[in-house]
Amino acid sequence: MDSERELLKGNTPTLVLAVLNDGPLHGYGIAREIERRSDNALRFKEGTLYPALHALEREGLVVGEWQREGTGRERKVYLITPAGIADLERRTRTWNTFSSAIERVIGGQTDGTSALPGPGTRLRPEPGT
Amino acid sequence: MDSERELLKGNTPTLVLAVLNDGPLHGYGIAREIERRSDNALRFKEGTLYPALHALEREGLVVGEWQREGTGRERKVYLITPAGIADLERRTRTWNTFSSAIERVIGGQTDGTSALPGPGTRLRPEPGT
DNA sequence: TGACAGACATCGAAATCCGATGTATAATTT
DNA sequence: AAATTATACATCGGATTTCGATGTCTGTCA
Repeated sequence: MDSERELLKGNTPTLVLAVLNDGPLHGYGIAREIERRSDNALRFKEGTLYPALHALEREGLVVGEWQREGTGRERKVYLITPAGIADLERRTRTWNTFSSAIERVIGGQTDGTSALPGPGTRLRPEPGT
Repeated sequence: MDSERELLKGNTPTLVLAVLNDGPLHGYGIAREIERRSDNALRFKEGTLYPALHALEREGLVVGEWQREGTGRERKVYLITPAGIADLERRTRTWNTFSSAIERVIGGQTDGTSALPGPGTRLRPEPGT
């Protein structure tokens, strides 16, 4: 529940760039799209999304322009830049490296198989001995 | 490079518990083991590891006991508890949910394929219009 | 009229990681 | 013998990130 919050850290820009890589969209729409693609597993809070978009804009990875689409309030539509595309590629590679490393460490067992030996048990040679 | 730092957030306890689930080990050995399993993709800094171990101990997910193994300095050997095993299972499930959600969003394209349309282009119907 | 959804924004609290720094012992190299 | 490296523990502060709370404004629907 709560740990998802921490897991998300560092991935927000990647997700935003990934969505924008498929076409321009405004902030609110980006949030909805990420929720849709992830089946609501990933939810973006507004306090997370808008600062992240501003940071991406500052770094030149996206550009935003205000648009009034006839009705409704004005929106700021964001567009990924070539630098943003390059950054997305780098970030995607980093994610792949990282997630496969995590999976190598945790193994992938969800079945709860465990030896649970008593204190003092040595299951493997200890480094430095 | 630097983004890996953020990606790690929230995963540290999971990795530590996963290693301890295969047998008791001391702090320094845990760090080495994680590096070994991940082929050095995941490196634990001491400023990260020791506070994490103390937190796990406070929460009753591991227990630590000082041991002097003949030679060398004293070590604190950690042992996963039943509560820790349960927590590891939960964390592993959370990771699987999370990582598959991320992958659904970013697609997985590393080839840099992009339409890069000009400003004002609408590639998909916008929500709320 | 009121409630709700769309749409933008900011601020501060909380959590996390890491670099720097420190202590100490054993092994290895010079 | 001296210096360096590796083992092994620990803490602190800075930087970063997320999110809850809060606020503004417009349009729609009952």
